[in-house]
Amino acid sequence: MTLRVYNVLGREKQEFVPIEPGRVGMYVCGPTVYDDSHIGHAKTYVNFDVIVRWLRKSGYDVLYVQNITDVGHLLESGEDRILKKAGQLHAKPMQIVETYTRRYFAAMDALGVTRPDISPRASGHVPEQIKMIETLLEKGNAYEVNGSVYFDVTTDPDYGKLSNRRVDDQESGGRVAERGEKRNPEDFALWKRAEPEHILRWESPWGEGFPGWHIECSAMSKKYLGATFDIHGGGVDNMFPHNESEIAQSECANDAIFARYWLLVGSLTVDGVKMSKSLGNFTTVTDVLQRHSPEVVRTFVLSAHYSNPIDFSDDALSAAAKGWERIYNAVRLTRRALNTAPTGGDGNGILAQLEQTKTAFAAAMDDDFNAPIAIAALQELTREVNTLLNSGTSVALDVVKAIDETYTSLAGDVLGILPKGDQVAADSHREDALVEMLINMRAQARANKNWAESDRIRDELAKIGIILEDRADGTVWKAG
RNA sequence: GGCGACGUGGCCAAGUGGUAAGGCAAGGCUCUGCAAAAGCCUGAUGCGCCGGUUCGAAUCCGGCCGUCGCCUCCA
Repeated sequence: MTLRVYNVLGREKQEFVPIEPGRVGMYVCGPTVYDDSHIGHAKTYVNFDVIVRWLRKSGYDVLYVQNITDVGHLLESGEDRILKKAGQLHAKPMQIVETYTRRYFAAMDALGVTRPDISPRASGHVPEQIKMIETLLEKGNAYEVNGSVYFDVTTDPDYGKLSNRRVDDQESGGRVAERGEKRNPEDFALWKRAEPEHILRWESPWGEGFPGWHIECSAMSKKYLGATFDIHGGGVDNMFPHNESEIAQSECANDAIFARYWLLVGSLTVDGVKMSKSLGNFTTVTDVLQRHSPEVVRTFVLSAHYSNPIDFSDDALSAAAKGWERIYNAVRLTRRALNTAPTGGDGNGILAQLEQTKTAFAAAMDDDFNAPIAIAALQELTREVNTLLNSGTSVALDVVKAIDETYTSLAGDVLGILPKGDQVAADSHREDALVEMLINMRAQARANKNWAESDRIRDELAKIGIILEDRADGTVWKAG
């Protein structure tokens, strides 16, 4: 089975062939840490999380690098986002950086997003950035003006190859690009002179200043993955100018192809409009997780192909939750059967279905990480599992184990939509015992056909979030 | 104005040449004391519109309409 990916560079689906067999170097543009992560970030990093998980499941040794932008990312007004926030809170810039970096990781951890192998910070790689800028100056791709250095886009004939933007035909149209001290309106900053009030500043051959936004990714990806690496990821909204600039800088400085495969994630929208800080239409990850489990949020994100946009709403989350519950109920049913299944028994018929599911799942993921189809394969399996486990036949232990392993591997390891192991709280045994006691009391009432009493117990438990289900083999419960 | 993406049943969403996956919602049924859960059945002669290519198109080509993204900070 070969993996095929849609390469934005060239706009076609291609067979994935890593530079070095069995190894994948992957760089994904990370967040600028000046505020809390919202669900739009969640989509991007859950999508790449599943991509990394699948690559690893497929046997690749993946080195996953994702930067933390903590300097140089300016607002339209020219203010540094970090400095602005620091000013508002009367804090040191690096306090802001620390705070929101930690919160970013906390949010991603909560979503079950595997941490990158390396999370380099821009501020920690200023020497590397300066060195690359010096190279670009030496090669004539950049020029210095008043302590700032700009990249001259006219020196790179390939400039625009990712976004299909030619420098020539940018002019017409409504927006008049700002030229300022730049030679061409499209030129972008590699290094900016620091004004006196700008406290995030470093020494450089051009005086005190700070690096431009794009150069960090070029410098850090080179440091950790080499001049040429396999996969570069990010959100489509950064294709231009950020990704385009990265390519230009890196390929001019290194005389080598930058990233071989470009995978860009579609944006998350609200009422059809992109969720963003500036529009104020965002919901933080923390807020969403108060209403929906991480697994449901992931299921929602994975319900559309990574490259497509997805519209966020409570209704959409609820629909995803229902679909997820159907799968998870079957997993629960399976794990419950694990305790009671006999060594010898029936149910072998489903083994073929398990193989079919694995094959369909792998084919889906190998086809540009098509998670929606992978989930559909799990849904179809779920129908079979429910039918078997509710049929009353005595299913053999190794069959139940095989079902559980399939779910654990595909839904758990790859998609990350099964809750992690048994996180049994200290009190939970006591809770178990209390619920069991109430179930027994209710069973007594039911035996006496005292429906009023039995329904009262069920209703009272439902009020505190405990759902009872009467099955042929007894009553089971789950925390809603 | 330029560069892109998208438009599939009530909603979400796969499908890129061979006769429309999957989920949610809805209705009917089975099971159940009831409920929940689960299962079964029902649903697009049709894939924005108009042309064209083809034995055959949601899928390819052309035109049009609409929505969104980027071009200015954003994942």
